[in-house]
Amino acid sequence: MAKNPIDPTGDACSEVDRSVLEGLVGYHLRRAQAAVFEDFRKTMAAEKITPGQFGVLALIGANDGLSQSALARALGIERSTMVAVIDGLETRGLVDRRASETDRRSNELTLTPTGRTLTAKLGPMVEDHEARMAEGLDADEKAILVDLLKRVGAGA
Amino acid sequence: MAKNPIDPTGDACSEVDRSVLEGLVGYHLRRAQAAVFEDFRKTMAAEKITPGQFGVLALIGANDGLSQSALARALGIERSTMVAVIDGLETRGLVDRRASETDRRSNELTLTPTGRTLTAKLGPMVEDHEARMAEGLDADEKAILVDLLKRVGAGA
DNA sequence: TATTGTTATACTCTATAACTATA
DNA sequence: TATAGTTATAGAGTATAACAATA
Repeated sequence: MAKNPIDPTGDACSEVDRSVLEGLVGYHLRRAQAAVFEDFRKTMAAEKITPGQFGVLALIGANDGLSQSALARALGIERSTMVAVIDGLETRGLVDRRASETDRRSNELTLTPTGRTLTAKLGPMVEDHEARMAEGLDADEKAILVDLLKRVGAGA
Repeated sequence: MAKNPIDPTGDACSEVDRSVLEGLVGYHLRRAQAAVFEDFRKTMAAEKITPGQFGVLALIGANDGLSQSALARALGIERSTMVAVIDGLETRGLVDRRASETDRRSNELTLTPTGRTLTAKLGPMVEDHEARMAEGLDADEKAILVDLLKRVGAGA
């Protein structure tokens, strides 16, 4: 039997002692995140939307006219990082930069009709993906997980 | 008051509606991972060790003579990716590649004395970091979090 | 045929520092 | 002075595809 080159759980690698990492939240966080990211990538392969891009689309959709800086702050990334993200979405005709009339330094972001349609289509796909990721968890456990994740590193 | 440019919890951005992302495990996973990674980076700034490098050192320390491929599988990354990681640690004199006598394709990895000393020093630092990250959680909650993380994406 | 290590290449996500135009 | 957007640059971290040596 050919060994799975990448084994999400790592259970097939019983020959290697990983007990030193077993208790580490950071380690399991990385493994879980990699697995979820990979599934998201596959789920959205046809739409060519990354998790980060989805967050941006979803937040613009829910906050029409949002500025790039506010969006970056809300997602916890630098505003300089946001530039390229918006560039990409704008080039694809999903997002519009509209010069603000009240503050000419700032751009008001909106979804184009195409962007709105795509974002609406993405919603159920993300739900499916999420359901797949949380397959082994019941609703209570999923809620607990989200709650615990929100509290991890909160006081750093 | 200048706003914190990057706000781990995002609580300071109440002007932005993030409810669309609130229920998503993937979103909270990414936020938590970013916060933990950042704290790890700061904690290990003096030692210049990344989370990935720590995992490699810890696993070699616990599995002397491990091959690069087995190590990559155990950590869930490609063996081609592992090459540069080991290159870096070997250049720094922390890890040794020893040609296997039984299988000449394969390298047996060992910690050098320096590597062993550093890895031993890193242990308590990682514990401190972990404690800081789980500050808001009691022991039970931390155990639950680890358990839930192990089950996320397991059946993907 | 399959596996180990390797190289070449590319992509995503992210940050910092410095610039410009506004405020 | 401070903020919004931008550019240039850099560095993790990762993958795929191909190759030689070996099993």
